[in-house]
Amino acid sequence: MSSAPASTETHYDPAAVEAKWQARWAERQTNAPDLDRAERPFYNLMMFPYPSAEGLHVGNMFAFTGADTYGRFKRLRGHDVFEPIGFDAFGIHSENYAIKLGINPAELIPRNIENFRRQLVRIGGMFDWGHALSTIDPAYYKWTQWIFLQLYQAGKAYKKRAPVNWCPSCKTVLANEQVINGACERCGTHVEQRLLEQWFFRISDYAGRLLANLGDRSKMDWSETTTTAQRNWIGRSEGAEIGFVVEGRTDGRPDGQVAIRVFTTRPDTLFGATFMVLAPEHPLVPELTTPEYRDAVDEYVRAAQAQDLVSRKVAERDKTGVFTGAYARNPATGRMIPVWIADYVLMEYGTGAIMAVPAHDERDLEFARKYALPVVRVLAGEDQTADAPIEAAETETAGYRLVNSGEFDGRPAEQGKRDIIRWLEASGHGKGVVRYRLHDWCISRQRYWGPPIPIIYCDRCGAVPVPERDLPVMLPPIEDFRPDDTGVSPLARVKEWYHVPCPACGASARRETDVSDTFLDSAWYFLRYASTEFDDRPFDTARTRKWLPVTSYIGGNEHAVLHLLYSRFITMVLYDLGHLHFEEPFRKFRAHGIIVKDGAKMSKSRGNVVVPDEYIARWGADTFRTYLMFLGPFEEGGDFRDDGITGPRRFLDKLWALVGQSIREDAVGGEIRRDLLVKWHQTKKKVTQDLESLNYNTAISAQMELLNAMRDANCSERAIVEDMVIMVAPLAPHFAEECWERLGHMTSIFDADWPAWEEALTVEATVELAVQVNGKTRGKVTVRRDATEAEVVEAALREESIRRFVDGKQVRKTILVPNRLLNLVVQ
RNA sequence: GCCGAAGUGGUGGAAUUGGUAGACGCGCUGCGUUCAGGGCGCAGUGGGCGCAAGCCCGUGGGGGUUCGAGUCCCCCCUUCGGCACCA
Repeated sequence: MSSAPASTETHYDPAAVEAKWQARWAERQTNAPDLDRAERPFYNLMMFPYPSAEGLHVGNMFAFTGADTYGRFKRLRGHDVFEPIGFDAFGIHSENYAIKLGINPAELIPRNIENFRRQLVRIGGMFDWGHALSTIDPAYYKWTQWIFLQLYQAGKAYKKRAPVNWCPSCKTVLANEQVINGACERCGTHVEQRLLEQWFFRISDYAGRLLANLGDRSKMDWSETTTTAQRNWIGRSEGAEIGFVVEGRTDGRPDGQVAIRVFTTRPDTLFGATFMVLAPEHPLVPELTTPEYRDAVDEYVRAAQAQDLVSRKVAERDKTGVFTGAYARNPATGRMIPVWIADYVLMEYGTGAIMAVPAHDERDLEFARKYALPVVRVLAGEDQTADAPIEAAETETAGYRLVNSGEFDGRPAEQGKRDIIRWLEASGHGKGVVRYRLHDWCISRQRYWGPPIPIIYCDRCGAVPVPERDLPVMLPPIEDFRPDDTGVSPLARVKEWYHVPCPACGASARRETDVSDTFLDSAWYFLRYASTEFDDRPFDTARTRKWLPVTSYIGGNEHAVLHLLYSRFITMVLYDLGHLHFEEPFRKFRAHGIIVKDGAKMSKSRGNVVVPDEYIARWGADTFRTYLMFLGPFEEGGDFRDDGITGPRRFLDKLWALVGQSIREDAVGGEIRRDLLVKWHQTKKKVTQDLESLNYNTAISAQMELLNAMRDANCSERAIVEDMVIMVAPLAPHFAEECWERLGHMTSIFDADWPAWEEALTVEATVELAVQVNGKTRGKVTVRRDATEAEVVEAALREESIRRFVDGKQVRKTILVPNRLLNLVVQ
């Protein structure tokens, strides 16, 4: 292969250089590590894209470049880096786009994938294309179905009729996570409530473990913003479950048989519970309701069901409710309190019933005021008496003591919680419990574009899992893939696919027509990459032991609670089932920032979307990569400004010219000025540390400083120039390869050794100290490194600019920060 | 409302974690190169006062701790993300 034609010693032509090296990497398999014999495996993962028709946008490029730069850096440091990529190609987003264009996704999506592949090559990613995967490939979703079956057989997948979020526009069920402010995450349509048979995964069983591992640094080194988001999402609450026995029943059964169980985080307020509220769907409602209230209750329950799940959860709505006619006994006060139903109590959280303490809960107070229910203060602040009127709900515990609470009076609220739980347990009225906000994961979708759930329904045998040997259940080709509003997937219309013999008894049976959630596809893709060549197992044991868990995962924080939590859950289940040797899939996770344009998030509606292809065509992939990494801290993102890209381009141009100069002058082994020598070693140290911590912007500015110093000194010493080329390689890989070749090297620069620095050479023999008088900087003084305080003071007092502020005054104190600063305190 | 992140020149952003605020880049100004444009090179560039040496002010606002605060503490304001009738 000839060298790039249009480049010269002083001028560099990115298009030619980049095409040359992309071709050579492919030809020489530069980016394909030996997955079986690698000695220092480093699994460098980034979030695989969903192949939209628009192609990769700048945000994707930013994320991939940051992750790729890290992988290339690790490779130069001697690791065997496996950097795979794939396509998250099933799902509603892809399908909706196909519907919009009227093109079958089976035809459209592969075209998008090809475009993505081209862009990913063009940006210079160190991808091992031999292990690329796509979730729509039957060889992949066969194992997605296999995972479903593993969970099903372990009792972790179940079907139930449930009120679900239904998007009338996408005509499908949505997970709670896909409902944003009452609207569909995809299309913005207002979400309704429907009762449908749905498949769920029991992720809530794992809430405690998922939460506990977040704090375990030996398993998870993650961005704190991400772990915090997961913690909040899992939502642990400590409290008590308390039984309130219903008495005075009217249906002829003896008293004391039915207890309403409530969950509260405030057992300290038990004495203040003056009424109870059940969710309208609560199973006890029909049984408790007395005849004279039956009509009103039925009416209210019907109205509540007609409403969607989401708008019901808007806190600003007026409280409504009805009395059931029933009473239950507050176990603490012994008083009978009325039982109401109201839609502000949700069946899905806690027990679906609450004890209402209006004095110390805003919602309960609002309800009590509306329906004239009693309000009893049971906590008093420091200056309050037990009968101080309640103006607004007093929800604090700090500084509050129990009042009107019998034997517990006078105890601090926090202690009251513990003591009342102890009393509940001793008296059999309740117990301390922990609850989580996390709900089970609804994984079924009444859509076309996903992996069919591998279940067959037989009139005789019931739900029968598809035997493993029959996987994959192929997604059949279908002419009209659009969903209708029957609540049933379009797959039900494919008769020859739908009707199938029962695997157990052979009788005629029907397939499950729902497909699984895209998030299931992406919850295990990282397990597949290292084993893509095996078609008889989802992940090979030896490969998995060698490469997993993932060494480094870099991605967007928009997936902090969806993808990242589901991946952890699936991994944990597979671990429990003995399929994996680790419980947590991502040893290290770093969330990158977001690229904005003109201070606003890029979006089509704002019209500020940056199309990367144009920039790459104009400036080259290396310059584009370097600019993206330079415009701000990687973990914070930054503002994409058109004129900023010239800086990195000039930097590469100047470095190119310096390489040319070094070759021309054959500058080997010359004398290096001491200050330049120090700068060189300092830069090696700083760049190494900054790349390791993903501070790419400062790593680049350090390299620019060294380049400026070289030019100022008119130095082109080969040893320094080669180090500079290696240090820029993670950012500008094609450029670095070409320079490396020009410098006479025959092998890839990524097989070179990362520059080492000598610690002793990172410091100058003399240092310049700032001299302050009373904390104000008044001058500078140059002394030998590690000079004593007496020496520095003496040198400082020799300076005229310092003496001016000191003469005639008494130096009362001196403070020396070695090699940094001297402060003279005078009076 | 709750949780999280952040407010530094004209601008994107640095700041050894309590020690010379503004590195590096963009832009701008002047000079040089050039028929011209671009490009490139050199010098300058936080604000104010000053011929100058230099002085004063300065990291969203207000207070505090300290010899010393962009950094730590308290109060307030603003912006951006996430969650939100979770009992």
